[in-house]
Amino acid sequence: MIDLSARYNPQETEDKWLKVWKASNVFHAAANVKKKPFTIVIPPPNITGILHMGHALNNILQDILIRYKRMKGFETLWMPGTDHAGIATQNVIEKELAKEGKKRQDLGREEFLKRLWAWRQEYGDTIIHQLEKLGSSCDWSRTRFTMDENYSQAVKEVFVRLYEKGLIYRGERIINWCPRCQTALSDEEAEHQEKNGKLYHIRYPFKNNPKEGVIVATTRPETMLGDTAVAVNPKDSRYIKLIGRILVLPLVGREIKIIADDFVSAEFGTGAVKVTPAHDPNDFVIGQRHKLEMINIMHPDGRLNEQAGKFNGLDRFEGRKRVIAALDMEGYLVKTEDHKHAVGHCYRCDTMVEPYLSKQWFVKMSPLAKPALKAVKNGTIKIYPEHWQKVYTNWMEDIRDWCISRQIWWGHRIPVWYCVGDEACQLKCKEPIVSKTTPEQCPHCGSKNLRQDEDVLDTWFSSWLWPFVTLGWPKDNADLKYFYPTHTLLTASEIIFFWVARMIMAGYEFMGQPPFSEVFIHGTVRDSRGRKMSKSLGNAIDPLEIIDQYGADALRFSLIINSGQDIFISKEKFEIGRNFANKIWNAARLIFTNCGPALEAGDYETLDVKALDLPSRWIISRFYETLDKTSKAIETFRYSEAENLVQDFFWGSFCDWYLEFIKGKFTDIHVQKTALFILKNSLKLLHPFVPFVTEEIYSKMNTKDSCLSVVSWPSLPWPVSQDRQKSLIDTDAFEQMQTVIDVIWAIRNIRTQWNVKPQDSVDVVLVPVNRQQEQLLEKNQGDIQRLGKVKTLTIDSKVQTVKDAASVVVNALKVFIPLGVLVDLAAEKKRMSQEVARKQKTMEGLQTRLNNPVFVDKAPRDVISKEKDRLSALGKDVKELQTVLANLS
RNA sequence: GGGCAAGUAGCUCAGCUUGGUUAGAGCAUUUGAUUUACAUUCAAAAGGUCGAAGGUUCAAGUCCUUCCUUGCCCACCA
Repeated sequence: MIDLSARYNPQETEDKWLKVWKASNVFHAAANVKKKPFTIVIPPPNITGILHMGHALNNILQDILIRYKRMKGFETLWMPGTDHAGIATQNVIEKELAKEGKKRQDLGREEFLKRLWAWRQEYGDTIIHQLEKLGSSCDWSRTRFTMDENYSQAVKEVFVRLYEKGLIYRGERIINWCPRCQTALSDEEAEHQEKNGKLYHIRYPFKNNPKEGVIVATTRPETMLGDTAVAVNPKDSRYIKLIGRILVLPLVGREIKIIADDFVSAEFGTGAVKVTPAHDPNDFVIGQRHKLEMINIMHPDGRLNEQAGKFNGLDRFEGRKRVIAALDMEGYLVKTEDHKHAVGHCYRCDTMVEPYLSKQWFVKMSPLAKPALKAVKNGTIKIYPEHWQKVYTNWMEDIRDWCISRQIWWGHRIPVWYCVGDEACQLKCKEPIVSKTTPEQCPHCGSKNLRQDEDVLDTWFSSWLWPFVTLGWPKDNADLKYFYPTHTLLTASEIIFFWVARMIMAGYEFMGQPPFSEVFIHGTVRDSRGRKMSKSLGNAIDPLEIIDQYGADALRFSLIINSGQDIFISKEKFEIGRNFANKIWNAARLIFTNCGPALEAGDYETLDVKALDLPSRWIISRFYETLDKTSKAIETFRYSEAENLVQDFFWGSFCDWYLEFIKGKFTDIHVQKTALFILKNSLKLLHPFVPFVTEEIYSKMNTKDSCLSVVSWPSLPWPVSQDRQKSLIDTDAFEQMQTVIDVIWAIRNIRTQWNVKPQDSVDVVLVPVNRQQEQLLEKNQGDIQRLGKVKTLTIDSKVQTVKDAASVVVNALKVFIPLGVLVDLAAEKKRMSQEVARKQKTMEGLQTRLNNPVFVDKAPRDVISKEKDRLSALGKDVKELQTVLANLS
């Protein structure tokens, strides 16, 4: 006899199964030609990460899919791992150092990196353990890291290949510079935020007429210190005659020319633009067109430099204030206006980014984008929900080169060396040496005095290789052949450009194949007020706390069933999953305590369909119906719908109706077998959603399976054979059962209406409309009696009316409950009249429609006949109701 | 400035692809129930002019147009 506690205890169960899964290595995947592969690569969380709801959502979705596919018989690989997250991780360590009053430069590169690796050793897998607690069925034996040895090899390989193809180049450009992190960022890493700023109008005087001048407008007045021209539109009549004249830059005294450039729009501001080629991307381009001098006025840390004259050494924001004050004092500041504009911010530290001139490495993107764009456009790679396709293609079509060098230490060092050489050969050796291995000597002059590029690569320059490097690339091995291309990628919208798009490009470039065939973009987890969950807002719900309090299954189930486009969640919502897990537990408890003989015999795999009663045939049909719909929902990423389906089936049909029907009939071995059959198959169906509680119950079901995680998904009967289809999916059973349920519902309804005490029984008279219905009711008489708390149940088709009874008509079937004094006849009359009136109104509408010749002429036949059926059914009901009403006295 | 998405019950969402029953579910609410698998439970009730206005159609929550509101993404008008 199996004894279960009255409440499901998640903690115990989860610990147990995490150990079992690990010990038996059930999630390990290996190339297996007998099976089809199904591969997912995890979006690798940062090693600095601690599990938040976003991770939880992402990984639960992946786990549902991978568990489903595993049960469907695929050789499933879910590849786990972490990302070194260059800037983010370096920032963490730098903060630690700061507490000791040190900077990374105090330690030196080597020591600093040692410290980083030590940190990685100690804390880098925290997130991995947290992902395990969710129940994630990754192949943990394969856990990868973006700075593993082979990963470094791959990154170098990629760099060298792209360089040799001419797709990587070094150049001096205006890039996004974070003065706090002191590194270049890519365009994607600079997040634009709308800010209320000022637009300053400044007069630049003519050299030969200092009283007059040209007024320019700027949002960053301090950059005027680096101005080398003023530009106007060549067609702007106000300025045409001024082109070529010389101005004197206020505060600085530099003479600058008025130039004409099409970029300038006459409409904005004053129509004249100050040109600062070293501090603005547009000005840089103008500067190149007009061969202007580029004057850098800023230190890498954001302080103004010696080029700023008396402002030298001031922080950029302080410098701005002082420049404005000085301009104002000397009479050059004409006016100041409020101005809204978008300013870039560092995505890692939120510092305002500075457009900054520096020498960086870039990847030329448009050749890489071509096949990646095509793949999505022609459906080779599908992106769901579909509207994200457009976001992807828009970005791809307008792709810009990717700045990949970072002036930090944590990351893949750029595999480029420069010859420091001897004096004589300096000219020849300007070409950088790009190599997968550390070169011994300069190929040009033979000098052994080489210096490696100080910079490291953008984190995403390694992440974009994730789907194939984790499988062993650049080595061509069996895993890579078998598991690549992977199948589904599940991720959040934030990293479509950073990661998804670039992976597709890398897949085509280095593997000649797409990295995956479908991408599902899921929503963002928000709090109940719609705000993004974040530590700084203090609205974050810690998934680990939820696991402690409600269990991992509860976290999983609740999060997913609440998922729409975005997910709005508050703590109470997790009760949904906890309650459901407990419901499953208790259903099992009931079945185990009552189905001992069949359970011990282990004999409930197949059922003798002919021996089954209506509720059994019905629940089996409901199961297969649910199975079909749920499978389809999972495969089309409708996860919350899938959970609704299984919950509705298990709770709403199996527990609320079936188990209630069979109470008291457990002596029947067929009933025992059916209950066990449905329970067992339900556990399979539920397993991807709530793996722990289902494993635990399944383990008590006397099967030979080592664990539920690896058993087969229940199969649909209908492709097997027509016979089985007929017997298992019984559409008649749906209809018949509905009638029985309706009768019980009607009885319960009347009981509540007339305040019959729950402990009191009532008498009921049922008047069936035909012989079939009569038989149906007779067969299920016992159930109706028990569930409706009926003392005497009379089934008699000849009864016209019953005295002092409340009554309901369901599909022409009359239900009478003689309640004697309990019934207020007047009130009952009123209630029934209202019912008649309501039905008659619907009938009128139908009648009008059916009388409309245009409708009859144009509407499809089946619609018309359906409407006719409805009308006649209503007509019957009304007729019956009226008979009852007439006899009510 | 451009684009995308959403607006259905107090709340969170489904239904819209392919127009055709009385627009559904969960939570919350109200009423009642606890010797009986589960009060993390059960039974029942109440709650919606489907953001607004037009249009197409025999028929619109569903299709079209415009507008309003909210959220998100992109963007070098200084």
